[in-house]
Amino acid sequence: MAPEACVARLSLYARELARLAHQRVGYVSSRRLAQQLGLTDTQVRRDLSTFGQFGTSGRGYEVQRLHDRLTAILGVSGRTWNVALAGAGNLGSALLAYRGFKERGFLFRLVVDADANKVGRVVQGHAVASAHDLTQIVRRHDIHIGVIAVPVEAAQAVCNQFVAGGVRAIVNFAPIHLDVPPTVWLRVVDLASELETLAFYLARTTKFETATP
Amino acid sequence: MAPEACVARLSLYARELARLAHQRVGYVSSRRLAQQLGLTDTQVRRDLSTFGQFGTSGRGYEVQRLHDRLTAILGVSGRTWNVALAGAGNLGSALLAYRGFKERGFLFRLVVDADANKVGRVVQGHAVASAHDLTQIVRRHDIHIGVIAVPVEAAQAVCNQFVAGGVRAIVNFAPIHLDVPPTVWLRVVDLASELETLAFYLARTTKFETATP
DNA sequence: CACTGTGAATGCATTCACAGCG
DNA sequence: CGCTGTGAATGCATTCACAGTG
Repeated sequence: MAPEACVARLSLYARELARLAHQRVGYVSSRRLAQQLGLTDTQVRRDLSTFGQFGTSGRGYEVQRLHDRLTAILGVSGRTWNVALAGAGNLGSALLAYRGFKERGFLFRLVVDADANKVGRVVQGHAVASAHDLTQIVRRHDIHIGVIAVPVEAAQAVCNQFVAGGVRAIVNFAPIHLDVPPTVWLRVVDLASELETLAFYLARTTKFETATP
Repeated sequence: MAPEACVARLSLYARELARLAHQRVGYVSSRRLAQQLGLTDTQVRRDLSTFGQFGTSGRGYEVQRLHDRLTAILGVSGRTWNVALAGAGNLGSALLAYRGFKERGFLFRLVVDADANKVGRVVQGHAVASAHDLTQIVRRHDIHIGVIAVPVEAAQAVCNQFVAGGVRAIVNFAPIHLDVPPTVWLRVVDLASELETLAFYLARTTKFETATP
């Protein structure tokens, strides 16, 4: 399996290449790609080379072709993924509205909430279902990816139902560690923690230029 | 300066300790803390040891005391941070509503949007100001941290104005790399990329247990 | 030439293994 | 004992340096 850090960047490459293709750029060098993304040219070449040889010496990478290859490798070309959202609050609603998902074939096929007041309502064009019997609903909709945007207290329970329903990948926005079997891929987005990390650095220094001696 | 990966976890430790304190737990071992957070006990001890010696052999760590020490180290104890939000759309609105921020002393002091229709409205209890002359407003409000929740096209411009206004830390939710001077701390939350990364792994395998030979 | 692709070298992060303390 | 704190060992990730190609 490919290095994890490099997989994480694959998505960035694909997106930047989509932009370049949109601007009708035909070829791009690792240098330029790196500059756009705040990386080094070596890193770009190393990353790409773990998936194949895509470049031409002296020319660089053919934008459209590389884009197509990368999206295929990422598993987001010529197919869609069924996504379920648990929690139709502010965050959940923001996620439903986010256009970047649909563009890449991530389709919200199911939205649930535990709050009886929300059930039946339509949020961002999606009808909110009851979270009762979540396992079964998830299974019935053949959900691939579960997104957890519920309060901490409910997160683990929702997670368990997702897993029981056959979900094999989960994105968690609740600020708590979720226990999942090792057969399930988990990704965490921790908003509070992001800010606290920044506070650490702010509290310390007025960040100095690294004086190169 | 402390290892970056370890700083990122500091916030998790602090939060878990807050929970334990709330449950009136007096002492906790690295083992238990690790279990709660999905880490190894060695890692917990190593992380904590980079900031000092907080434990007692045979007993573990005193929950309340360690919590207080860590929040102090993080720079979130006994002070507040002024935060500005650019972009009062769905995501921005979700961030304003998120309670975890205020709890740790992150206060939204300023909300701006470029959309004239939104200016003047109140979103989640915050009056939306015009993004015109952002640099000056940011300076006037003594903003420490800027949050970018605007469309890609606007992100770099907003970022520049934050920086010009004296902001030294930025959280970016726009799916694009932002150029900032090396004096500014940057953190990126890339929702689309999280899903794509998952798709990569899903597309590949039904994740197997790592068979230890 | 301007560029890619990659061994070899470095640097970070995690884990092992254990001395030492209450 | 049950636990912490930490050198030494391992394992990833990034960077260097350069041979090789169109």
